Amino acid sequence: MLSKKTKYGIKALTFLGRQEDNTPVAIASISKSENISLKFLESILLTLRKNGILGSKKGKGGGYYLLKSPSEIPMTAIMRILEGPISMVPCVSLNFYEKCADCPDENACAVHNLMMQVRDNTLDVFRNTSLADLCNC
Amino acid sequence: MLSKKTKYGIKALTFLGRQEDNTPVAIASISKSENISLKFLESILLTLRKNGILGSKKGKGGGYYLLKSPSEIPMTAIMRILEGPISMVPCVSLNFYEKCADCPDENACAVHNLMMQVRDNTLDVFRNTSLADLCNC
DNA sequence: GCATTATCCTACTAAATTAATAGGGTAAGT
DNA sequence: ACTTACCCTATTAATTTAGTAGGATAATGC
Repeated sequence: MLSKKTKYGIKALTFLGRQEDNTPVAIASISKSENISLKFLESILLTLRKNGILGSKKGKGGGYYLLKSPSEIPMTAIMRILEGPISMVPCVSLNFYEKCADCPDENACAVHNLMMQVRDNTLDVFRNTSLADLCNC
Repeated sequence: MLSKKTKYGIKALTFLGRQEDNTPVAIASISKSENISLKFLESILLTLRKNGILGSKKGKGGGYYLLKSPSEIPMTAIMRILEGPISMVPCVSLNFYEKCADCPDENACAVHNLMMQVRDNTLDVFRNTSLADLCNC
C-alpha cells in the first residue's frame, strides 16, 4: 500500500508543477488546497527539499518551488525518495537491496522470481512517467 | 512491501505444488523446509483453506494439500487472499475499492491515474502467472 | 477405547511502522 | 523590531504486522 506520505507528496508536487510561474508557494497554501495536515506536509516537503527536488525560500513571500521543470523529474526519483523501494521485496530491489534471512538461494525462490517481474512492470510505468504527465491530467 | 504472511504463504503453496503426489503434508514439515515459524504458518494455511485453495486432513498422516492443480490456481487469487488489494491505493482497487477521504474528484487526481497504470501492469503479471509457473523455477 | 498425531481456532502480545503533533529555532523581508 | 514562513528535533498516537499461547477437535492405529 502507498503511504500517505507518498500520496501527499505527489499531490503537493503536482500542485507545484501546475503553478503558472515558479514562484514559491507557502506550505499552508498547498495544505489547504489538497486537504493535507499542515505539519505532516511540512515534513514531507522538507525531505523533498533535502533530496534535491524542491527549493525553498524563507520569510514573507517564501515557500517551496520545483528545482527543475516537471518533465525533468521522473516518477522513479519521487517514489524512491518518498516511498523507498519500488519492489515489493528487498531481495529484488535495485536501489535498496537486502538479502532475505530465510532464503538460502535467491534464484531458486519462487517469490523472488515473481516479484522480479512485478518490479520490472512497475518500474516501466515510473520510468516512463514524469511529474509533467501527472500535472496534465 | 509484501508482508511475510504472503511471502510465507506463496512459499508454502509452491512447496505443496512441487510434491510428487497430492497426499497431505504436515505443517511442521513445510515449516522446517521453508524456515517459517510453525505457528505463524499454521494461521496462514488456515486462511488458505478457508478460502478454497487448500484442503486438510487431521490426525496421523494428515496435513494440507492443494485442492486444484497448480496450473489452475492463478496468482491473482493467492495475492488477494493473502495480501489483500493488488493496487497500491484503495481508490483504484477492483476487489477492495474505497473512496479517498481527501480527494474530491478521482478522475482529476494525479495519484489515482498513476496508480491505475501500476495496477494494470501488476495485474498483468499475476493474471498470466499460475502457481504452476512458480513451481517450475 | 485410549493414546497419539496433527489440524482447528480464538485470543493475546510484542514489535515495527506510519501518521500526526508540539514547540521552539532560524532566516528573510518590510 | 516585527511579522512571516520555513527549519528541525522529539514525542505521541494509531495502525498494522508478526509471532505466541494454549486448549479444542478430529482422525488414526494399536
